[in-house]
Amino acid sequence: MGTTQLESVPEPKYWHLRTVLSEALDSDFAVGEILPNERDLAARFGVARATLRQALEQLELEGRLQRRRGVGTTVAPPRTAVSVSTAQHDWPGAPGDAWQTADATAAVPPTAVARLFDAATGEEMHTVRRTRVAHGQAVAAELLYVPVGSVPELSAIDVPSGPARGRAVLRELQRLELEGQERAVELGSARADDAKELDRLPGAPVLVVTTRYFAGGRTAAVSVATYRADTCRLTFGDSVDVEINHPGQQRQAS
Amino acid sequence: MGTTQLESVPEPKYWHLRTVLSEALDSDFAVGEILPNERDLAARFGVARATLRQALEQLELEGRLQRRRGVGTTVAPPRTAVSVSTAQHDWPGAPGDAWQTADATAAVPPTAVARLFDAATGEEMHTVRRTRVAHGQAVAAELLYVPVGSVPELSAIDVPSGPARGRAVLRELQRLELEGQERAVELGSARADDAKELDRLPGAPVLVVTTRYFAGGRTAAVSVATYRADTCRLTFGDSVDVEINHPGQQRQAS
DNA sequence: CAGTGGTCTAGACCACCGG
DNA sequence: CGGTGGTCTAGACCACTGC
Repeated sequence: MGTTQLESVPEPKYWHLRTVLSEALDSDFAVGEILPNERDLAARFGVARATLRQALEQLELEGRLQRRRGVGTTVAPPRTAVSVSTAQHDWPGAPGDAWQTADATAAVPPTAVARLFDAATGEEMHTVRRTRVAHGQAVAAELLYVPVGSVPELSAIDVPSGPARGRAVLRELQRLELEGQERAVELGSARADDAKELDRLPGAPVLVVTTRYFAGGRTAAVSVATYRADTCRLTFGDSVDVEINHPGQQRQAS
Repeated sequence: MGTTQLESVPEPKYWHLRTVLSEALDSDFAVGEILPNERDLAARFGVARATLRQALEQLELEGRLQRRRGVGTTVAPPRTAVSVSTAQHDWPGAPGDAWQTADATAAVPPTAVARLFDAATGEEMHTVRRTRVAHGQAVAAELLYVPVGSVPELSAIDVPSGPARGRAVLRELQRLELEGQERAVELGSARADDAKELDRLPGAPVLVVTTRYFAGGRTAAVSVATYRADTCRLTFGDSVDVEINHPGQQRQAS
């Protein structure tokens, strides 16, 4: 097929397996269907279970499969498109921004985050935890860092830690004039707390979206959002919900 | 420390190893430094090599390490910021867009790409291969699909396959009025051809950036760009080159 | 409880790089 | 050539899910 010519140096078994399985998924399986268990599959293809697992790992990374301990391996639906840039010029927490405020405390941000603020040190900040849900599933966990100086009207003593305080911080942010924002996307692995929130194992691949919010000539807030890389496709701009990336169409099993 | 309390259910060895190694990288190693080989490291930590490798894999995924067969494992520099949205309203191939045109042929796009064009079928399209280089390293490979109908002035017979044809396609695109574009980012694994171009093994994690270009009321072109996920951080908006994501600062070894 | 995926081991061989 | 990371095996045990 196409460029699949004779290979003098054969590709790794797990890679070949991945391809074979991928084609099988396209043609013989329906979304949600359960695959045979790993031991059976490995035996069927004449490879060790570890090798079979390496192939499954690839397919899971590509969003084709979903594996759950104690349950089995199922065919994943197409990735859900998650809009990241709607309301390009809105603060987090603006009306209808798809995030649910979970909690807020005061904490010292990791140094990597602190470095995004101008002249930042070990300063304590408002730290708001939020969750994003799509199709009834948690797809992202966010930590929003807001220096106390950015929301001077809010006295930390007034509002105890908890969801109410998170909402208060967000409310105060809306009062500022947002001068711009700056986004970056990179690959990461879920830390223990995020993994739990996303119903994944620690180390699961995530897309880390870091956003700096500018106001008053400086960085007024920083958001670090981790999206499930296996189930999400981040869209920028006014996106239509079109499936991409999968080489073939999902078909119904006969 | 901090929340690292007693764990009734211990975390996996490889995850703990990842953390230990990560901290060691922060404090005891300089960028570019070579780590002890895997067999020695495994022995030193009293684990099987496979377990050690699982930890290294995590760190490589996070952009902390770089492994090269036959050479060794080195400490990776901070990810390079790669701007994805410069010239938000320019066609690909606009002056100074950081891409190098490599080649162009006529080919039928994969069905997943074809679906992004309105009413597309097995139609042949101009297919331009481009490469993006940053800091002397290939960081991304792109396939740009342009329906023949989008660039009517260009007769395929005129220009034989090759770089010249790629430049011709891009030149014709500039003549159209770009009405908008739509981007999506998702995780993928490098296909064999992309992997080769990016100097990685097949299956290496990549960030797939899919862009639809609109002109004349329809999709005039689609670009599928795969960025090395280990070494790149995609930036949107006018980004400054600030390091993020790494919990600690890179320090010089004593 | 049985069955699933997740972790871990000890060892072997291969592909690649550099001297 | 020796040393590196990459692949693969066969087996064991653990953690979780659902019945």
